[in-house]
Amino acid sequence: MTDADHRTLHNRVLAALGPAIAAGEFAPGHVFTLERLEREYGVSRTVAREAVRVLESMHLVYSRPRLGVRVRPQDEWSVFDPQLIRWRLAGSARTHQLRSLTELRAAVEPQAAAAAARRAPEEERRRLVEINEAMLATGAAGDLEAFLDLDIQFHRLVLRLSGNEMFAGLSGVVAEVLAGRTAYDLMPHHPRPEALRLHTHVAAAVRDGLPAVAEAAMRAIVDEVVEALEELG
Amino acid sequence: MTDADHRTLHNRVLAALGPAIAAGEFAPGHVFTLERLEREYGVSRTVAREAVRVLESMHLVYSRPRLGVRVRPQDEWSVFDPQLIRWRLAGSARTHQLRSLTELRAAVEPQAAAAAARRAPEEERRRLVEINEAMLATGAAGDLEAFLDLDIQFHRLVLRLSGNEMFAGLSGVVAEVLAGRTAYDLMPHHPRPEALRLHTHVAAAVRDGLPAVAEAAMRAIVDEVVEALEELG
DNA sequence: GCGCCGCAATTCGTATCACTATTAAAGAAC
DNA sequence: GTTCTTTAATAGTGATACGAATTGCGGCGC
Repeated sequence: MTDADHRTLHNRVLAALGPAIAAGEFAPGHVFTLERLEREYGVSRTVAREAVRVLESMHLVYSRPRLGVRVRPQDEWSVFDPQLIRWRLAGSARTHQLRSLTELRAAVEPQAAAAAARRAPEEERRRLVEINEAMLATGAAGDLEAFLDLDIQFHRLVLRLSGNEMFAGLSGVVAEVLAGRTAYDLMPHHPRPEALRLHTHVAAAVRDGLPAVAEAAMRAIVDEVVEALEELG
Repeated sequence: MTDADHRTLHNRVLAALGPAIAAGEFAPGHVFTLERLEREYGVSRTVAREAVRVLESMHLVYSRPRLGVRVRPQDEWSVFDPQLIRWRLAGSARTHQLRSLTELRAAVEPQAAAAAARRAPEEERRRLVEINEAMLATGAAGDLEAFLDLDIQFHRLVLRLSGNEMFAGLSGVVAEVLAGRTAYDLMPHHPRPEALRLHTHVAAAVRDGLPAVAEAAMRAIVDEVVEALEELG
C-alpha cells in the first residue's frame, strides 16, 4: 500500500525513474545509457544495472549491447505489476488508471463474492459480518478514515475468501483504488446508506452460502462505482 | 508467450531458480545466500544479484543484510506477473494455476466483450467477424492447431477492443490458458458446434454494438469452460 | 550502387574491496 | 540472576575497473 522500500539505492533510483517512464515522459524508443543513469542519479554502475533489470522485468524497457536501454511502447508493459500501478496512480495518468482498475474490480468482485459464498470456511464468513457491523457503526459516526479502512478490509476479505489466488492477488489493487478514490475526493463525505445496505447483503449472502445473492449485491456495489466514475466525464 | 529471453546470464539463472521457487520446492523462509547462488550456477556476484533483484520485484523473495535471500510465503507473490504465471504453468501447480486463471477469464471476458461492443472502432469490429469466419472454416476442416491459433486471436482481440488496458493486459494470460488447455488435452478434438455458434454471436453483437448480447454470449462461452474444468474434479 | 568489413559504442560478465546493516553472543552493571 | 550494553561475525550493499561480446553504422572496395 505504502511506497516501496527505500533502504536500498537501486530502489531509490527506481522510485525516480519508474514513475517518470510510467507517466510517459519518455517516448517509446527513447534511449538511456547506463552511463547517463549513473551520472544523473549519482550511483555506481552496479546500482544502475539493478534498477534497469527490474524495469526490464516489468517490460518497461529493454536493454541490449550497442543500443542502450530503450523505453518500450505502453501496450507491452506489465500493467498488472502492483509497482507499476502505484507509479501510474501517483502520476498524471491517475484518473485513467483509476478508471481501468475500477472496471476490473467491477468484473472480478461479483464473481469473487459468489465464489466466497460457495467455498469460504465457516469461521471466516462470520468475520465478514463483523467487519460489516463495524462499517455500519463508523459510517453512522461519520469517521471517514476508519470507514475507509474497514471498507478496504471488507473487500480484501471477500477476495481472499473466494479461494482463488488470482482474485486474492487483486486485493492490493482494490485497496489502492478505494484509497485513491477517497484521496481524490471521488467519494461522498458520508457513506451512502444504500451502499452500506448492499455491503450488509453481501456479508449475509456469503454467510448463508448464497452465491447468486452475493454476486448480485456485489455487482450492485461496483456498478454504482463505475457509474459514478463515468459521470465525471 | 514463449519462454523468456535466454541471451543474458541472469535470465538463465532466473529460468532455473524461478520455476523451482514457484513450484514450492523451497519452503517459505528458506534462505539462500548470494555466495551459494554464485557457486550453484557458476556465475559472478553481479549476475546472481541481478537475478535476485528480479525475484525480489516479484515478491518471491526478499533480501536483507546478515540474513540472506529468503523465500516469501506464497500469498505475498505477485501472482499476476506473466513470468510467474508461466513458471507455474510449467510446473506441478499447473492444473491449479489453470483453474484459477480460468475463473479469472470467466470474470473478465464477458465484461470485456460488453465494453468492446460499446467502444471498439468500426474497422476493428469487422476484423473480429473475419476471425470468426476463419474459425468456422478451420473448425469444419478439423485443423485443430490452426483453430487454436484463431481462437487465441479472437479472445485477444476482444480484450484489446475493450479499450481497457488492464483487460488488454490479460491477453497473454488468456493465450496461455487456451494453449495450455489444448496441450493438456482438456479440449474436445473437434471444436463443439455450440461453442462455435456462441463465438459467432459475440462477433455479431460487437459488430452491431449490442453490449448486453455480447456479454451474455461470452459468458456462455466461459461458463462452459469453467464447468468442463470442474467436472475433472 | 551494392555488399562486405571493421570501428566504436554499450551492454554483459567477472573480480575485488570497502562499507553498512543486522543479529547474536559475550560481558558489564545492577 | 536479570537486564542492558558492547562487540564481533556475517551477509548483503555499493563502488570501481577491466576484458569480452554484440551490433549499428559508415566507409571501402569492386
